[in-house]
Amino acid sequence: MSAGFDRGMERQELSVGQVAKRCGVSVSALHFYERRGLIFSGRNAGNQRRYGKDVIRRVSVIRAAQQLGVTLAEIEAAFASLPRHKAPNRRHWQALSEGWHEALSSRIRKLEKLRDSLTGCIGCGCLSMDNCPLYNPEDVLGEERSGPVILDRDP
Amino acid sequence: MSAGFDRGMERQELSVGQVAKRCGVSVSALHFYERRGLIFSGRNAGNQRRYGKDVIRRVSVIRAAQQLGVTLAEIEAAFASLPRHKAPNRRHWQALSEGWHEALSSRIRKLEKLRDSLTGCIGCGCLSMDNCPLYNPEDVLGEERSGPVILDRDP
DNA sequence: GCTTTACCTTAACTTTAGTTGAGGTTTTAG
DNA sequence: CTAAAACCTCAACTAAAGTTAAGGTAAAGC
Repeated sequence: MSAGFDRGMERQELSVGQVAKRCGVSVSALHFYERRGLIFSGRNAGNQRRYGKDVIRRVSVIRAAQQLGVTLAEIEAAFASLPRHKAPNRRHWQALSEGWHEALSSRIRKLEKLRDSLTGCIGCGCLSMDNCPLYNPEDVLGEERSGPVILDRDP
Repeated sequence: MSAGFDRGMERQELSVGQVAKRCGVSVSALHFYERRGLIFSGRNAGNQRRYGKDVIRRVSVIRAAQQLGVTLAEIEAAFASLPRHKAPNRRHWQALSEGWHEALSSRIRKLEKLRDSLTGCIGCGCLSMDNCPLYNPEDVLGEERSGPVILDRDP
């Protein structure tokens, strides 16, 4: 590792295959992320990609965000606040995660609501379909806002 | 309503536009669902689609399931247990919802774990990246990589 | 030294979930 | 009765997030 030299000069030591393996994504996905400007690499003498260790966190964050339903375009936008070619520091990541944390909590709340609707409504006796939130997107339970109630596209 | 006649003969009274409006989906989406075999319609004298009221619940369930990250193919499979051209009864829907309830709970658990990882990991000092759940997706997050989590647009 | 594995680029293809448009018919409103 | 709105089919298009293939170079293992 010969540390002490990682200061301003990122070490580019990881091959694309190594990164792929460690992050659990395919090589082609990494190429794709690079084309999208989500990750960066240097090249070795033979024109092969070489990554610094920070790419692993970048990719991990990409995958994590995707789990949240964040699109690559949105991740791209969020990543715009990161230093492009250097390892972002804690505050950089923290700023990102804070926004996503909130989105995630709100998503969880929404899913819980949906789960409760499924339990309480679809499985229950409301076949009369008079006050069923699933059945009555707009009509009966029509919590204002057009479109299906439980499925609502958000405030 | 002139009840007493709805027994075996479903009344097909809703036009595609009406269903679209009530369910908050587009007409083309309804055509599409029909091509996929997710919904059915009769035709009037002029070859226009006419739906029974049960289609609204079908579409609502489709939309709800999509929120859970269930794909149309999976919904299709689940719908195979429903009577094809008649309004499903309570037990039919209940069977569906039970499966999805479990899937939903598990998705919620997963998202909570991810949220906690974001909070506890990305924002914290684990820049050493040695036991960071984000950093090592294969260990922690990569456990279950199936199905998109569809979030709404609400960053 | 040779061969297998990893890597390179570019382009085309895949899947999902629809949307859009063209060209024509039906229904509804005035 | 006529015009507008809604509907019909079919085909082509879109976007996201990659994957796959082709043709060639670099690096690693024995």
